[in-house]
Amino acid sequence: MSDTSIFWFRHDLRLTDLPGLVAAAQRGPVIPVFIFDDRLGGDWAIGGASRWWLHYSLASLESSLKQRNGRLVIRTGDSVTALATLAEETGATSVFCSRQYQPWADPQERQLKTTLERQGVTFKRYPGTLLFEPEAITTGGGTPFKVFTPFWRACLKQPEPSFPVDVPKLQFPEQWPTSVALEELALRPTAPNWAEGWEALWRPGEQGAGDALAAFLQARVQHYGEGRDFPGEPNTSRLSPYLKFGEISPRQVWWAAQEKRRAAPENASAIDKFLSEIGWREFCNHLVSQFPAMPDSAFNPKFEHFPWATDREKLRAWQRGQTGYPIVDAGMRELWQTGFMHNRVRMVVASFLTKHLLSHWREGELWFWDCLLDADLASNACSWQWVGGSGADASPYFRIFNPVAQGEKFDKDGSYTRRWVPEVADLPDKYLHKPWEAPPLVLQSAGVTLGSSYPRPIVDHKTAREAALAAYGTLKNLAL
DNA sequence: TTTTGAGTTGTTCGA
DNA sequence: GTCGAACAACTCAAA
Repeated sequence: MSDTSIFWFRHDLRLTDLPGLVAAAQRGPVIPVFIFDDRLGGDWAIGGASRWWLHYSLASLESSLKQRNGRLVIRTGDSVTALATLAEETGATSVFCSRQYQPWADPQERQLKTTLERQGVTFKRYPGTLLFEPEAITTGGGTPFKVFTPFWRACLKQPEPSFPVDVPKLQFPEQWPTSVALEELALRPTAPNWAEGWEALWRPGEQGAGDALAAFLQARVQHYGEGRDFPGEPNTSRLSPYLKFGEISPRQVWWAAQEKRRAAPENASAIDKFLSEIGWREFCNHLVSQFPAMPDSAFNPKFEHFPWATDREKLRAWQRGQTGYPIVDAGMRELWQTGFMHNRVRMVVASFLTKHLLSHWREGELWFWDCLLDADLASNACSWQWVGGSGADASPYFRIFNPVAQGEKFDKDGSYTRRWVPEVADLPDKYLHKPWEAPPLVLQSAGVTLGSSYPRPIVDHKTAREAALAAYGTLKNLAL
């Protein structure tokens, strides 16, 4: 006796290590489904760069299924309605999926369960997009952790995440339900095509994810410890977009890293450092699942009274990489041109926006959401709040990154800055990160005219720093 | 309940 | 050039 099941793909666009897919396959034929609902999440509906990635990710999943004589059924609109309809059309008796942790996921899953059960269809969700379930990691008092270090220590005391499961042997139905063609979703930009050339930079999909992980563990992880801070050097994993769409699971990353540790114990500390970044992904997702307001309002309520400034022109200069601080502009242009930004530089530009410009962290959160291929609701929200000072375990407010010092420290040879800000590339290292201090002759021979070929700084560091400290001071005596 | 130790990523200043 | 201290209390987590 075999029953047809629907497997509902969301941010788990892979075939390996999907316990829900294994369970579905054990019952009989499986109908793999992706539902594109570009309204779910409101402000946090899928952003522009992520749409581009999603296109190729779905194409890749579609082709893996085809190789197994299957298909990917694509539908659009509200997922509950779409799944209920599909179950009725196909006679499927169960729907399986991997659990998601966005604030809207749980209510939607509950609604789906009720709707399906009324039709006599069962609904089951499986873990798969995190290492640990949020309910499993609590303090001694049963409350969620608000500080990373004890959180991660508690995670490491848990039984190890289960070993990744293989792709199950898949059977498919004899008759396929109708599907929207991937092209019809129009996920890629056309006019203008700002993603021109991105195909050469990234290889979305499960295969690309596995290759990226293997390449990182093979050749780069040993330099990760300190090397991760240098944006001009390729020492980071660049796994974030793959993890965001679930083309690789954190359990696969975890176990591959453990294997590397056994093979190369001398790299243990760099590997731990890398895994703790996966830990931050967990921490953020656990926090947002417990505090669903995190993407929209300050975790520390005092910050709802913070005197944020609104200067559209300065915000725009930041967005376009025209602040006059080369390391900031380099980061913002890398983001705009490639859909990605090195982690160190993310902190520098975020500190600049929230502290030098006193712009609300939500402005940065929204911009990153639209521009980043790896835009993850939880990581984005928590990281912006962390930098802005309002988040869990947040950066103290007096920690204001000096964009000149950061450039000189982490991009000493200027390779990163010169790549993204070519108009200052001919300046000597000494002035690369502070062109306004260069003598006129130096500027001239580097072909730099401040104010026309490259902007003067839109704010003065020292003045802006003092203003930020003063703004923070207004919160100090604030009674709640 | 109270106490205690600790907390991702920095900067500036003065010796 | 290098080093340590101050920055500012505050909240969290565990004993």
